[in-house]
Amino acid sequence: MASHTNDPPVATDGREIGERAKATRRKLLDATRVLLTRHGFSDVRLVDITREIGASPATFYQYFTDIDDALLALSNEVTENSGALIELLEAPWAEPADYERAVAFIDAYIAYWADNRAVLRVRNLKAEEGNADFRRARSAAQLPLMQAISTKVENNMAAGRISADLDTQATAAAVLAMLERLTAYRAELSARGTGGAALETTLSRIVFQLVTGHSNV
Amino acid sequence: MASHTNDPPVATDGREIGERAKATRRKLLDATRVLLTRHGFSDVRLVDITREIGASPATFYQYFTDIDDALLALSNEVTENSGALIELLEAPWAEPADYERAVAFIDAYIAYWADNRAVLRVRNLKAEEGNADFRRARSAAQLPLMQAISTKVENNMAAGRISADLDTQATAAAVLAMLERLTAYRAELSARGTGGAALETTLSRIVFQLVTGHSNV
DNA sequence: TGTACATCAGTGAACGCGCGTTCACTGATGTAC
DNA sequence: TGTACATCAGTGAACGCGCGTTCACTGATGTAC
Repeated sequence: MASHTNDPPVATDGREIGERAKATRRKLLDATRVLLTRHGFSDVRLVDITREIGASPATFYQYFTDIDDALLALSNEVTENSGALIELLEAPWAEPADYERAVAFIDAYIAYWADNRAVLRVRNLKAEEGNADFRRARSAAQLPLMQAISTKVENNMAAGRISADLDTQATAAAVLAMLERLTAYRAELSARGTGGAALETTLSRIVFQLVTGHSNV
Repeated sequence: MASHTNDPPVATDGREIGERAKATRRKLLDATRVLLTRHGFSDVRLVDITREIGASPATFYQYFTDIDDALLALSNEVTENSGALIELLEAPWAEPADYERAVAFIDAYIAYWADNRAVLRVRNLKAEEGNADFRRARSAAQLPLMQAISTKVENNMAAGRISADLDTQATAAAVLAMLERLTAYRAELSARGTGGAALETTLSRIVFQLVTGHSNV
């Protein structure tokens, strides 16, 4: 394990792999993703994955040591694709007019989760169960976001808009926790009459207030 | 499934069970909980559970149809034990001095998660994967809390402390989401220098502000 | 351009293990008189 | 209080299935000349 944290991918025997093999590896990862979305995590078997792409189970072992290894590779990919989110946090949130930036970030965050829900779910489960590799994957994704938000909080605190005895790291963590978890509630809230639009607006307002201290937008 | 949502427990063949059987069922549930905490969810096997209490795997089938059935029973138990949390939300949060109530609630919430982490984790996973029984279990636990918080937000909104164009349900959901998710980050935050005390204080302050509109405690 | 050879990629077929599951049974507990 | 019987609770032993895993192989692709 921990063998797929970087490019380029290598086969399990250590040699580098060509185009054809890369495509097969890709197909295996995509199939894993599909099965993870279609069924529950505990129903995804190694043989199902290879069946899905019409390959022999032996093929799987050319690229991954076991299912966890493939899940970890997916998790790391998902982390790598979070760069766009970080970029949306580069500009400062200071003036009330910066609210639009918060909205853009939150929209992107929700979309990111919608796209990667099944993988993120498993990554977080494994991380919370104590698996070191998945812990690292989760941290790699979250720390940059947390750092960026924490810095914003700090700046706004320095400007006197946020109470100085709040912990900036903890505040940033709270914001991220809220965003992350709420994406799981969306379906249920919708069913109970709180539509996606109301949720997004309220969420943006809350996040902007927590980070900047501006309550009246 | 869905057979263990209410007391008293019955055997899988339908008859009511006596004291001895009740104790065995209890032991099976406790063992499941222990294994869930000790290992990852996907490593918990039916035979492990019975091995843990020195019983035959056949015994398991007297009380549960399969592992999911036992997990669901545990989930429902955990829901039933959340009554204390609701009680902590009965008194109003309106005056700045009510902050202590928020702190008490948040402490209780954190403790509740610490005690039931392994079960709640699986419940949420299954719910998010679309399992109807676990969805129901999760809703049964969350809706009362959400309702109670939503009412508080409404009252404070009526008193003019909270912007009237926020959605009260969405705000309540945001608060709960934040609490729920942050419990998973605690270990990591501690490791990075943001101790439990700082986290709890910041969290309490944020929650109190979101619910009541009081920012200066 | 064509042929020979080397390396890369994929698999068929087999394996053994351990899991979930079943059922006829034995043993434990409760009850009637 | 003691005995006979009924019901409750637990299990030994067996089963078959499907999974993960392996390895010697075949086929596909690349390269040298």
